[in-house]
This record gives sequence, C-alpha cells and structure tokens, in this order.
Amino acid sequence: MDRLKKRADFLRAARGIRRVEGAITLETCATPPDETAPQKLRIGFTASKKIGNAVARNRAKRRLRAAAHELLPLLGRQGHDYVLVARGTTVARPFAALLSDITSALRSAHRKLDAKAGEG
RNA sequence: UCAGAUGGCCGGGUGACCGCGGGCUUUGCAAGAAGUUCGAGGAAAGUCCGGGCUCCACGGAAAAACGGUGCCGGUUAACGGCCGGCGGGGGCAACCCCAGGGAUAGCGCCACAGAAAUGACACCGCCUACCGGCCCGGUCUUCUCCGGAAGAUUGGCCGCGGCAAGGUUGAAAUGGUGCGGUAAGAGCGCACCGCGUUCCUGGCAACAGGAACGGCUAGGCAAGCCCCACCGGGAGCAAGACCAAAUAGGGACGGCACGUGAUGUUUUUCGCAUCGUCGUCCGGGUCGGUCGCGUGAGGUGUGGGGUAACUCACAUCCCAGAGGAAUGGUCACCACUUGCGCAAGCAAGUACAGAACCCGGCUUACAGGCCAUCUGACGCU
RNA sequence: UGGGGCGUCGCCAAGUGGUAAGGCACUGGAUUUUGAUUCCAGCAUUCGAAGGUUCGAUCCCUUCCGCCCCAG
Repeated sequence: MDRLKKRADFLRAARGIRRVEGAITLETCATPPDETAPQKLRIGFTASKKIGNAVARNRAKRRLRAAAHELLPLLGRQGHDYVLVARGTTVARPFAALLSDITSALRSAHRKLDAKAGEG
C-alpha cells in the first residue's frame, strides 16, 4: 500500500468519484495504467486549514491513517487511488463511527465504479 | 486566617493490544526480515532583535546616504536582551511602571478660547510723584462799577509719561509664597522654595549633598524635521559543496568528403573564413541523488569568584532529526474539572499548542497545580 | 525565507495631530391617484485590538489580530 505524494495524483483523484459520509470525504479513481510497477493500492490524506491549527490537522490525518490501515487491506481494490479528506468533525468523531463512515463510503464508491465499468 | 507582591517549577500517570520514523547489530545478491535503542515544546508559535554557518563584493579601511539604538556602570559571541545603580511617577507596604540624550544650532507646530501662544508688544486696566493743558467745585487773600476778575491752595479730567501687580481663557501665560517698598508698581530689596552658573565633598559614572554668585534672561512638543554619540557591506540552508541519466547543443583530435551552393568580409572582382558526416575524448549543465544535518556559545552535578546578570574549574552524559514530512490508534484503571444525584454512582471533558540549519533573547497564547521568600490586616501565645 | 501594503457606517471610500467629507443602500417625511424619479431630514461612539507619547490620536510609536500582494 503506497502513499500518494504528488499534487497531480491528488488532483486526479478529486476529479474521480467523490463520496461524503459522516465525518470524512472519500475521493477515488483508477491508477493510470502507464505505471510500470505492478498494480498497487495507493492512498493519500488531506487536511486543509479549515480543520484548524497544525495540531488539529496532524491529529485528523493520524486518525484517518489508523482507520485506513485497518480497513483498506480488506475493502480496497488493487490498482486504485484513494484520498481521504478530513472534515471539521473528524477529530471529535468516535473511532467506530469513523470506521463505519469509511466502510460505507468505500462500498458506495465501488458500486459507482462497477456501474461505470458495466456501461463502458 | 484573609488579601496581596515577587521568583521558580510542573503542565497528566500506569498497563495491554495493534502500528510509525531514525540509528546500530545479525541475516539476505537485493527487496526485505528479526532484535535492540532513541523519537516534540515552554513556548517548538509570532518572526520583533542579535549571532554562528555559507556564498557574493571589497585596498586594511573610511565617508556620504539610509536604517537602528539612546540615563550610568556591568554582563555577553552579540543584542534593542539581562543584572545592579541613579532620576521621575504610583502604592499603607512588599513592590511595580518609565524610548529617561539635546529645546540659547536651526526650522516647524501649539486648534478653540483668550488682551496676549513667543520679538513680550499692542489692548483693558492701575497711577498722576515729575512736566503741560483744561475744567469748574470748595477754602483763603486782594481788587471791584457787586455782575465778577486775578492769585494761592486743594480736588477732578486729559495728554506726555510710569507700570507689568490684576484682566472670567487655556493643557500651558516669562518663577512661587510672605514681608518690606512705591504715586502705582516691579527680584526693586529681603527670607524660604524652585531655576541656572561656578566651586568643594562623596561616587568609576549617572547622580547626590553643600557653599557662593546670578537676579530670572531660558514656555511645551524631538514616539515633528533635526543635532550629538554609538552600531550596521549584501544575501540567506530553496545558503552552499559534490556526484551525475536520456535528449539537445559546445570544444579538441583523427578519418572520409572536397564540389556546386549559401552566409560574412560596405559594393564588384580576387582572396579568406564558416556551414557536412563518422569515431574517440573533454568540459558545462537539467531531472535526480549525496553532503551540509546534529559534540553544541550543549545538558546535569559539585566546588570557587561575583550583590546579581554571569563566569571559571572538575566530573559525568550523548539527548529527535526528516522523503510532502515519523513521534500514533484503540481499550482499562487512577488523578482533576463540570453537570445530575442525599449517597453509591453516571455522563461529558482535560490548557495553549507540532521541530525542519542551529543558538541567545523578546513578544504573544496557556485548563490546572506545586514550591520558596516577602508585605498588609485581624486573631492567639 | 525575505520584502511591501491594507483594515474608517451594511457596501465603496476621503480625511493623516484639533470633536470623521461624499456616494450607494436603509429609515421617516414631502411631491404623485399609486409606483419610479426628484427634494428634505436622519443614520459612525471601540476609525481592527491593547498599551504608550501628547493638552488632545483615525493620524505618531510599540506589541498583537485578520487579510492581500511581490521575489525565490
């Protein structure tokens, strides 16, 4: 599971499928196929200045990272990029609720992806 | 006990499970794996000052301009920081606050009000001692045609003149109070206070105390321009150093083509130079990588010097370091706060805030707690 | 990292030591049968915040808060 680092990767994910669920926003899209490496699951985290000061932003990213570390190996798909965006309530959200938010967002996004693949 | 003042310290603890980053060791061709160890702060923040370090510029440097600092002494690598002292202000006190040089170097400003806002002159006003004029009132004397006239004296008014005491203002009015003095007044004189100059004493100095003299001529603002003294070359780790791909281009040498053409040499002719391709080597340099980068004006302890800031000696310790960026997630118990409750307990919450080249300060934010010293009031002994 | 600028009524803004112009908007009134236009009147109490200098501060100084811009 690799991390997204380049600004261009984040922008491509933002143009893909977006799901808002509870305290998080999930953005996802398929990894571009011109990558030579074998198909991997990649994930990035975003916490903007709207969340608060540096301590609040760091804490939001850490909670998202811990949640993604539990869920994405089970629910994520290889060859896709995922971006988890923290919202104002991410810091105060109970951890179990955060997990269910991400789970339902992932399932909804995957249904949309399958529908797209079926059409195309 | 209550109310305060100052200085310093801490700023959640323990355990379990799952994880993250750096170093080291072992293993492995490598990717990686295992073990072990370390892993945010008092402000890491704001970026307001000062340095280290690196590069650039330069004749050691100095000056102008610009910017900054501003009582005195000390401290320091340096500072606009800190410490001690002085002066001024506040508080019953402990103690706190102060950009606190120069206003006879010059320029500027001082609205409204007020006579006047800096040449103290004009104005209102006070005075009539001196000089002059007018008026008639009173008194006296003389003359008289009994209407009055002249003179003297006293009084009033005006001018010349004297004065800066007083003049509803204002933030501020050219020393203040008292006595004397005068026609009225005035530092005109005297006493005390304030101011200035000189001298003496104490102190390294700022300054303090005292004496004599000056008579007062010096209004405020320099966080207005300015003057004086002192300080500052510029940029910043994206500094800078090294390694170095593909592609394109550059240089040197050699081989092959050497002829038509093109360009340049102001124009024509002649002449000259350049423009091709292949190979080898060299240098610059982009993406990228490595270093800079954690032994330091370092921490802790003891002892010495100093009122203190600080400093010296000895011992001891190694204590984060990055790649867009690790230092976390969850649970249990304890501690604290708030709410509900008679209670047991239940629920919610736990300050401000996240290193990025480093260090010394300053400023700002901060739930709550601890320690020490001191002051005032009350009570007890 | 370094540098520069701004903050004044709900909005746009002038004023830069002496009690804050103007326009739009808003409110009330007049004109009109009604509305628009026009006219009259009103509308700043923390000039982003705190402290200081000054007799007096939106203005000068210091420190904070928020926003914008420039260079790399």
